[in-house]
Amino acid sequence: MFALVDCNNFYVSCERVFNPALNGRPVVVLSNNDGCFISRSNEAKALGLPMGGPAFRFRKTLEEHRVALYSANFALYGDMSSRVMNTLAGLASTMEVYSIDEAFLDMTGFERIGLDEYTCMIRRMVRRDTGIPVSIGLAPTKTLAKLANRMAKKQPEYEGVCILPDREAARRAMASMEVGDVWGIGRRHSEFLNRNGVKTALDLADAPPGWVRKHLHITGARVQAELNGNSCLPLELVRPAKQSICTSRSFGSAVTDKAALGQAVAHFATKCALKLRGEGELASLVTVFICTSPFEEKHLRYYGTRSAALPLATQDTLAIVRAAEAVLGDLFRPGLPYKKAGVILGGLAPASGSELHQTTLFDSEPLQVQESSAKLMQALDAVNSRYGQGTLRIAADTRTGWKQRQEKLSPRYTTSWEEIIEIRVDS
DNA sequence: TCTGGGGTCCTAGGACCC
DNA sequence: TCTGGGGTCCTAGGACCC
Repeated sequence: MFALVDCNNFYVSCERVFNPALNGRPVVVLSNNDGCFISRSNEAKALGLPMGGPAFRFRKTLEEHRVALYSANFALYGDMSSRVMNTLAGLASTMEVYSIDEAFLDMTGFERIGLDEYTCMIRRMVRRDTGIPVSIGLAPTKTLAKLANRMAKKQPEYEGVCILPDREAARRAMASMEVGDVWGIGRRHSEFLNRNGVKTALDLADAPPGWVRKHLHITGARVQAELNGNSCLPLELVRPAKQSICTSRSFGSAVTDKAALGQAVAHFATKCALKLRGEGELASLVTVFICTSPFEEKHLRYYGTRSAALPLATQDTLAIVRAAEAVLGDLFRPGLPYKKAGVILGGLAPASGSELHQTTLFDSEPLQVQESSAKLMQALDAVNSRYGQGTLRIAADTRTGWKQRQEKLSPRYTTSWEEIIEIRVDS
């Protein structure tokens, strides 16, 4: 049996842990740039504020009901996530951290204690140790555990725990669930399925397998098999190495200036390089994109993207920033109101055992240069990890020409002494 | 009238997830 | 005025190989 543990309204719950006055009130957390709703309390959902809804369109509702607004505080959410995961890790033999707020646990062996009792205990332990409320679904496959989790969350009578022990229980649950709510069935596929008379999860389970394979491809065929109790998605115990690393942001107000765009790209490239070193990887491909708003008038719409191969795979901030700026030069069109830009690193390979790496035939960088680069990056990371990111940075990485909107940011309660001290002084 | 068979690699686009 | 960010996988088609 698989258990899926999912934190309720996770980002809102994180804010509530440190500000209990928010309990019982409608609360939403906004995406970067304070644009869209990305987490909503139950009270906010009841007001009809939709997931992903743009905040400016709901200003009236937000004001009338005095909805508490928060800018996304990922430093806080990431740290709270690791607390939840650490608690869960002590309660099951194996688990897969599936997302910032979800984990699958292998429940094999716990039948003897009683799955129901043990699952309720997990729920209490996470609440006690972290303050975060969770819902738990149990079933013989991951897809059914997802489905059970949804029932646990939506239907109060389950009190946060739903177990589908056998085929009959699973079929009853599937009959009551729309096919579009099944894990792995998105908007396009659910439209297609609905057009063809497949309305519920049970309809999908019972559809002809050949037809499902043909139209929903191999991923859809797996979903169907899993709904029928045939487990084909195993727990992934170790996170596979990333294939790409991306940093991108929307701008608070449009950027037209090439130099300002260059600052932003240098900043994103720097962040990518830092993540890359954190992963212990080297990159050999740098992609940059810049774009105007998709809601912009047609003649001002532009999405430019281009890649450059690095002659030598690297994790050096300077080399990556140089490559990104060169790409930006090819991409830039004057006179456009740019709203977003980003940098993506690809062609990743592990940095360890780097003596085995492909070098260039016409190697322009002798070994000493590579060594001094590694030392420089070590020094850079050491300084910034001690005194804060951005303490030591390249000159191009500045924010005089661009910024994002972030007006309702809560303190980083668990990762910044300075911000905790500020709270004390304030109160 | 008529032009093979068996592959790999790469990329773009679509679909999905949180 | 104001609409997020970061990923993965799959497929089809093109280009190439012998």
